[in-house]
Amino acid sequence: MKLFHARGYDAVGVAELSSELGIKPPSFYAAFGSKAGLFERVLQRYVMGEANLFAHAQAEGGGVGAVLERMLLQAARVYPRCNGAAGCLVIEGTRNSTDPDARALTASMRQAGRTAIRDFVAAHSPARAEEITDFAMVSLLGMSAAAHGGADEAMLQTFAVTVSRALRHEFGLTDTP
Amino acid sequence: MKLFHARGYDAVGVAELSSELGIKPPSFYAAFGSKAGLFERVLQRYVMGEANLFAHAQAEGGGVGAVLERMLLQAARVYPRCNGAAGCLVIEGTRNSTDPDARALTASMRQAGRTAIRDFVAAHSPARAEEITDFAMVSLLGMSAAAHGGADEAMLQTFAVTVSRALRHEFGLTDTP
DNA sequence: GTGTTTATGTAGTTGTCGCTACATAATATG
DNA sequence: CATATTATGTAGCGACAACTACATAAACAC
Repeated sequence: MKLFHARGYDAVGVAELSSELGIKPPSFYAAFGSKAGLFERVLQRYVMGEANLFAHAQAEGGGVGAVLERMLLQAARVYPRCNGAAGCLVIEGTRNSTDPDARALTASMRQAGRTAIRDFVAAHSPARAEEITDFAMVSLLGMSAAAHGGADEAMLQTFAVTVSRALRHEFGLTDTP
Repeated sequence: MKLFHARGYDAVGVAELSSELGIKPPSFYAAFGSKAGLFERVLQRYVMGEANLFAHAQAEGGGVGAVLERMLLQAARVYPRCNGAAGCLVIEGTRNSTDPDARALTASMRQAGRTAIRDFVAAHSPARAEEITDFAMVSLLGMSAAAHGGADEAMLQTFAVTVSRALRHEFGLTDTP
């Protein structure tokens, strides 16, 4: 996970992955089937933890405004310091990758994340759910890219706070359900 | 430029570049020196055109609010339809690339772009110039990433308009110098 | 036309990629 | 202890990467 997160799917070879795991390539393939197979398991583990921003933010309850703000603030906390890497593994892991399987894996996870946010937003603000979701998603993409480029937590937090205020102001979001 | 823009620096080989130019690899190296040499020329050409968002926006005059809004709106126009590719070549071209030279090229161009924006902002709003610049840059990063993932102009425009309003509202920006 | 320079194509260099055939070592079963 | 099964390491597969030595072809001055 650390290697994929830091350098992306294509830039990490099976030889390096095997050596990091303390095994040899044949054992690697016996265990994971393929490089994409390990990547899939890595992604599943990744979204089980605190990196699943929306799930964590939603679990604490509140209205659309509060949940989305909590999601963005968590991104500001998590993105700059993930195992020496930075940004979201699902967003950055297969950028410019040549492997269609790996791309499809992350694409479907991004789609699932977006759908979860939109369904939650639509339950409270059905009229402008797509707009609100797009706004939050593009903001997250920007924060992930900025973190990948070396942005620190303070800067991302400022951005998250400002975006959250804009979300409330522009779309009339409330903090209570 | 089209190939680099669509798939990123690493994913495009010299054989493909040569074939697209109608020449063979030896002629390619005689003309450009290396793959990175062509990429550098491609980048220089890229920032000469409408892709240099801030330069274009600044040239039309106005205050910080008007210029930054024009920059974001131009991004919404340009990012989704660049030669079949999408997003900003300087931002997306070397994502997860393994070539240090190519990465350094785009990194220095991003740095130069950021400095240009910050100097302009600082001339009008010195107190919060860094904050304002960061906010605009992260928004641009998000729009580029979204466009790279298939977002259309309408969605990006909505985002740009909302971000521009937030910029004015949060930082008290004016449209006249 | 002759000789010289420049450009091009053929073919191949080295290196790394994901992946695997095969033989050996370790483990479990009778 | 002998046998059957699983796991591991050695070594190398074919494909492709950036890049180039070399011979041939084109363009030029005279």
